[in-house]
Amino acid sequence: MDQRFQNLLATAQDKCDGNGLRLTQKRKQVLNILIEASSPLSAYEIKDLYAKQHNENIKPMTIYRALEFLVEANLVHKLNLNNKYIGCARAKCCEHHGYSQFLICVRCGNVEETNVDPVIYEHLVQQAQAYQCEIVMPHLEVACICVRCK
Amino acid sequence: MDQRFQNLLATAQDKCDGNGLRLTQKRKQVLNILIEASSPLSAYEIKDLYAKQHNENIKPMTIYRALEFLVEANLVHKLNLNNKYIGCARAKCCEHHGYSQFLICVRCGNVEETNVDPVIYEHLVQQAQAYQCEIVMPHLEVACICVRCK
DNA sequence: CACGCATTGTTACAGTATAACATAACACAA
DNA sequence: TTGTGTTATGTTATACTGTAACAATGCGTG
Ligand SMILES: [Zn+2]
Ligand SMILES: [Zn+2]
Ligand SMILES: [Zn+2]
Ligand SMILES: [Zn+2]
Repeated sequence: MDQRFQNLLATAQDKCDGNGLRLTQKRKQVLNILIEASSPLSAYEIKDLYAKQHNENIKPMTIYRALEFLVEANLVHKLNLNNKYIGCARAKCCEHHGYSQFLICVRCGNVEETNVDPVIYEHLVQQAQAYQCEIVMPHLEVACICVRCK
Repeated sequence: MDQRFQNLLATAQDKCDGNGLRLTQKRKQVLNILIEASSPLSAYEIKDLYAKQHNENIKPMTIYRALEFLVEANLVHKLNLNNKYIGCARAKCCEHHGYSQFLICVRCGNVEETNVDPVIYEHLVQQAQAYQCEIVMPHLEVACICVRCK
């Protein structure tokens, strides 16, 4: 396996250990698949890759459980725009995961994860206040066309 | 039927006529259900309501086709956050439908549709440029907790 | 009317996600 | 260590969401 993947996994392990979360084997295997893919995968694409890599069938329920944990731990994000899951691009650099913004290419599916611009965040909060809403915002998804697809 | 719904439907009809789009009976019936609901519905919730209102079973395919048309015509929006559809809150007031922003309550599902703040839009465009991405952005979805659910 | 095109009908199926209950692994205290 | 409660995993079944493919119908235009 690529050294970079090893580092990401090790960092993820540390993050979980430090927060009392259990990054079990199944969860780590699912995370590994997403990190290696480096582009979003559907739950059933993960299922198929798992079956190939481990030469062992795995049930959807198991995948969804692992994903639920990983999303909760901010190691993986669920993209609603295309209904896929992606390994966090910032697992290595950010101890405290803030609000993310995803530029999602509607043609090739490539994704760039960045921080939500503070100016944008402030404007969103203000607008929400006009409706007396409190922003929860796990993240922001922006549809775009990437440089390779133009 | 409520007078306001009548007006919304009439406006929708005018918009379609003016753009060479055919707002057929089935499409209008689906739009009507969404307008009356005033909160997001899943495709199969629409199916059930249709069956009740018209005392007639309707196939999913038919619903999805109507929704595809209505979304294309900007009379209905698809919310990716909760995988539901909502009648456009601005069908009456806006001839040219710009970028929308939705404040979606993660507790009760209530939705507020507004315009995307120009400042936010400009920042998004600039950030996208850093990745040489071109923003497509049909809309922005922001998870929040509404005033009634706090 | 005849033709082309858009819409709708119909069947079958693919893809996504969760409920419910059983079993196994683990943490921790007696 | 052994019991005990908790968390994780296994297993089966089922609900929910969405589309492919082809047939039939309607509609506007020459
Ligand atoms: Zn992240
Ligand atoms: Zn692309
Ligand atoms: Zn709208
Ligand atoms: Zn609410």
